[in-house]
Amino acid sequence: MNLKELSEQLGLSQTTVSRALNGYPEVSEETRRRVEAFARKMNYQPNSNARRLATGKSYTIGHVVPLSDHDMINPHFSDFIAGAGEIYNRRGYDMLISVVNADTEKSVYESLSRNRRVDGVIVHGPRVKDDRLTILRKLKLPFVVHGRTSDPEDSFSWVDVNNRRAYHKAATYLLEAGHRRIGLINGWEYMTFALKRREGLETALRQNGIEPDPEIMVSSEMIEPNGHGAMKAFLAHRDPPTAVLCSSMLTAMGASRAVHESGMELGRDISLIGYDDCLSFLPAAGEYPSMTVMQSSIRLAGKHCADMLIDLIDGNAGHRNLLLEAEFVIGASTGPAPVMATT
Amino acid sequence: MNLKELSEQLGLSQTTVSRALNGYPEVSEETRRRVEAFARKMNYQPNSNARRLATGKSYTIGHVVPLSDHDMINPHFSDFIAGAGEIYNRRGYDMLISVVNADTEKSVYESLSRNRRVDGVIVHGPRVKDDRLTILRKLKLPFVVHGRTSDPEDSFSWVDVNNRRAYHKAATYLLEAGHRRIGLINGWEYMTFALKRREGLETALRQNGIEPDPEIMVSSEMIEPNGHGAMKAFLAHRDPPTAVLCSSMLTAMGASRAVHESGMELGRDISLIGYDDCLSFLPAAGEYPSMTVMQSSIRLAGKHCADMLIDLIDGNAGHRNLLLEAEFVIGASTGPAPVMATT
DNA sequence: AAAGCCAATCAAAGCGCTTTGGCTTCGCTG
DNA sequence: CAGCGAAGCCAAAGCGCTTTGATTGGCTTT
Repeated sequence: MNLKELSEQLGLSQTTVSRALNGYPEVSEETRRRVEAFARKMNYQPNSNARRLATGKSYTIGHVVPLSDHDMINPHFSDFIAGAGEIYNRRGYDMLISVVNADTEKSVYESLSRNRRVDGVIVHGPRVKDDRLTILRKLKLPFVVHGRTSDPEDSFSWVDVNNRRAYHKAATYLLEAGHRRIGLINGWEYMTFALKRREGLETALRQNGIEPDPEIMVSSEMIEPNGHGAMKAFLAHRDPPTAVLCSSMLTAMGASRAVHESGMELGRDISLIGYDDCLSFLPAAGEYPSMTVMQSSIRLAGKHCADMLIDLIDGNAGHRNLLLEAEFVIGASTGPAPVMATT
Repeated sequence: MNLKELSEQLGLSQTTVSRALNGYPEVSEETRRRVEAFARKMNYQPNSNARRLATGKSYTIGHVVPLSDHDMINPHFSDFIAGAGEIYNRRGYDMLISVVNADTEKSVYESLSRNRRVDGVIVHGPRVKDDRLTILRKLKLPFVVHGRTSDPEDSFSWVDVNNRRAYHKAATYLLEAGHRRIGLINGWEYMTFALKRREGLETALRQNGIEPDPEIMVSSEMIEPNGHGAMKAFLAHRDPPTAVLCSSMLTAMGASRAVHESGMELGRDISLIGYDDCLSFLPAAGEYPSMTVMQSSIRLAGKHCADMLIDLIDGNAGHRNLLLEAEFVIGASTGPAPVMATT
């Protein structure tokens, strides 16, 4: 059933039927109702390719996922997608995912844009210095960044967590509990979020007259074994940290495992704070031996990004920014600094 | 730059240019070369919406992800997508992901099909009795199932792991090591894969004259806390299992944690076998205290599904099936059955 | 009553591609 | 040398929608 048939059966022109269905004003209420009822009855749905061709809009949002053959795919990705997808669905958009080789990523944007495959894209995992923004600007393709880059904050749309403040707050909490040596198991610091986290911690340390020690700060892929390895190394340090901040639940779990292996107990012998992205498959707070965490839902961030991008596309808004605050949830993995023989 | 301009500049008709670019034979080799060179130089790419409209093909594969608001999104999903996406990319297809409310899933297939949004779909997480197949058949929409249903095996295309054999094999290995009580921490058993896993275990038990005990078999969401809870319950049983099969790494990690908490040691006091889907963010074998696992890459399965579906769409093949064997990797989490006072 | 307007509708022209059917050449056969 | 088939090219007709630019009739305005 296409528009032509539909309009013939209704005894109307295609124009009128199209307008009736798309909510244009120059159609009488009565006709509109009649058309809508009949369309529903006939189960009519416009052919989206035809519509796309005619309007030049694609009603599709692109997500470009750079991924080399044996790369790891970010475990956060699916939760983000889940959140964004829900909004797309609600607002009549489709989600197009391009898995591309890292080195062809940029040309993919060009191609998506030239082809009018997508009306806009979400930029994932922004680097401090990220030339994707340059490309997208040149292409005039609307985009929203999940995170930030070093570009001026008001020069593009983004949704981000206040990572700096979160880590500042967590560190301050530890400092107030008497900790003087605070380690960091971070993600890759060429990613903006990781850099800001370190800055947050360092600022808090300096405000308390402590010079950050790079020997108890590591930056790597945020997976369990890395958390385990990093914590193990920290514990073997001549002057080990009494508290450690992690950048994910996975590394926190690894770190926690290392602590247990060494016979120590979390919250008593050493304090650990994780970062909970509220990933759906990761232990919910309360289930897993309750860990002190900074917490913010990545799925929610996905929703925000999607909404913001669609607003941008519809022209209802210019650049917008959304800075989410992570919640600080105190669990059992933190406690006062152990009393040392020294000092 | 569109076809019209391109052909004008080349001094050829649109027909010829289109044919040249699409590899039709009725174009001289010389012309084809000239056209191709020029198109590349001009950076021409056909407008895909126009092409879709004209051909009725969408060059897009759909993935429908049912997801209610606070549902968990399957952690396997992103790895599967990564694998499939790579193939789509290579073979010139796009990936469309629809996140839908579980209750509207079926109508989404209709809509995707009627709209010609997709040329085919991948069916995720098949149930034993799954009416999605009925719908897709009625819609004549090509599909490949990742897993199987209770429908006759040769009546549709699927890619699956030989779950039954994997669990049979793992159980037999344990039985040969003297274990007589083997527990199971399974996924939801309305999912075919989980059902087959239990069947594999039960068959092995019966072949050794042991009646399966439902009290040491649980079925639930495969996340860490559930593994932990299940194992804790098993250990508290009046006649606890000496070995346990898990259906994922997440539950295995939870189970492992429960074992450690109880002061026991894996491989000595109790044996544990996990199922490693080779998820990119999960501890690689060797890193995590090496666990005995059944192993098969879900990312690879994604690749196979994608290839199979595209073949199906292109009409190069009828129904095809691919039964992958899981590898059995012996690690340190298994050992001979502990010698009991009894027996 | 003529003029003008608004509301409601329509015919037709795109959107940029593919594909059908036809038209030249040209080389070859009988 | 007529006749024919193949090779190579083209014009034009879709694909199913949106949108521009009429067109109509009924009502108000002067």
